[in-house]
Amino acid sequence: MKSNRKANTKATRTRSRNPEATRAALVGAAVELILRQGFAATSVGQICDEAGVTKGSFFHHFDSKDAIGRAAIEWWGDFGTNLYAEAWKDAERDPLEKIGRLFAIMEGFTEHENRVCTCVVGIMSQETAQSNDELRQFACRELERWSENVGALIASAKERHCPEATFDPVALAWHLNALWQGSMLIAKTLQDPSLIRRNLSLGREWLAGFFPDDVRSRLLSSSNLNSIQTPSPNP
Amino acid sequence: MKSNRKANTKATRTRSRNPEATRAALVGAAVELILRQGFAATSVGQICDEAGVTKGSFFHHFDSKDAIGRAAIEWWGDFGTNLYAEAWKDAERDPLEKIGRLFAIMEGFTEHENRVCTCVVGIMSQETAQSNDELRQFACRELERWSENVGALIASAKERHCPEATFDPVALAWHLNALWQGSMLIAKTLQDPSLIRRNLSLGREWLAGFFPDDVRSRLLSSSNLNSIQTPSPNP
DNA sequence: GCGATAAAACCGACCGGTTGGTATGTAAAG
DNA sequence: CTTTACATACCAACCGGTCGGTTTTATCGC
Repeated sequence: MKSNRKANTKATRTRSRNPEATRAALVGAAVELILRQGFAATSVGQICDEAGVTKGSFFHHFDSKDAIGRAAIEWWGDFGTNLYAEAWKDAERDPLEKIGRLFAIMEGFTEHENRVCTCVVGIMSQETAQSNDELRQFACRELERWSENVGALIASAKERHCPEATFDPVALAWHLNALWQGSMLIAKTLQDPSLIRRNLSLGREWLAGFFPDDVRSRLLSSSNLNSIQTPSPNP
Repeated sequence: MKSNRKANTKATRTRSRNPEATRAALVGAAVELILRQGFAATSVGQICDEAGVTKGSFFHHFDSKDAIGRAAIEWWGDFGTNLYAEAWKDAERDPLEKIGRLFAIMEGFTEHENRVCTCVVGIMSQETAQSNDELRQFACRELERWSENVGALIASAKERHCPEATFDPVALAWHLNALWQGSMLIAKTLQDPSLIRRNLSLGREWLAGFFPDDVRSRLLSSSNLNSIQTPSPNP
């Protein structure tokens, strides 16, 4: 199980130090281990082994275990934002269509084989929200980032298609956030990723119901088949 | 922070052994601590302190830490089932009304002061689903119990009000399960229980949308104001 | 270009404390 | 007088974190 410490010495024989790469390796290992077994159950020794680095080096880059927890949350948040960015770029496109692409991306994310669909932010939230206020705030920030982005998307779709409607776009975004997090949690326990897809599909139809009949298809059309290929967090 | 070990020796001076009470105290302490700080972060020493029992006694009642984890999941599952039983008893009542009462109970559960609305099953799922198959199965069983019960309720409501409709009652139940779990998770991180109530309200309206207009009010009517008072898990 | 030098990157042994779990003893219950 | 329920003392393994030392790399006078 021990990883080979020579990962950065391969082929090119760089034989060089690379603090940024080391830091990235540590964060990557932490993300991987958190996804697999949770934060509390992961020791810094394990992170070091997985990253091919010693403990001395670890504590040179991070003050504490909590510190790498924060870094893992941030890394995951950025990873997700980049992933979703594909959906809301393109200023021309109809925001409803963008939301459809967002759903397609999420659906695509459930289809990685050999990798259960889980979320660092959800895991860290569950484990630390009540016992470590600093980590709680970091997780909170990422949850808010998601809901704000999706809320803004829904708001602009509303503005374009039914500005007179009374629903609250941000509230709908939080609803979807909870559905997404809860679906990942339950699918992990049932060992059945298809549950996420069914729930996302229901969520998509639910959201479409808030918009006029004639534009709903723009949200419902983009399937996950021709969707953007979602990258795996750690190659 | 140390609890007084004399909890069972108070006043009455029972001075007697009571294995069932000891076991219950241990499970109660475990549930409490899991809700507060998670399973991995909870040590058996802590559980013993909180229960006013020594370690020797703990390992007389439970083979391992995992064993009390299983007991905690089961206890919580039974606690929840008893809580919800209020909703689906009464064979006479319209099942749609029962579902309304179910929502009212869940909403009531978010309103305990000094106690964040969390779920042992959700916490254990998050922490152990991928690293401990036995605990995963226990959590799985409780999630299934919830969805089966709620699914049966929705199915009988469908049977009565719109047997020709095409929706899948069990799929809707899983959707609500995910919404419920995800809402508790996010509300804990945002430290804002009102998010759960907003999401439950949206969920209620969503579910009502599957039934004919003239009966929807039976699902939407029962508010959380006059609802059944939900007990706190550990008095 | 070139050494000199200091700072940054990294190593691995080590520390006190805590962990889940055990061995043994004792007292109450039946 | 045996069985069950609990207490006490203890253990090896592991935890997060420290520390002194070594190697690499960036900087700078020359």
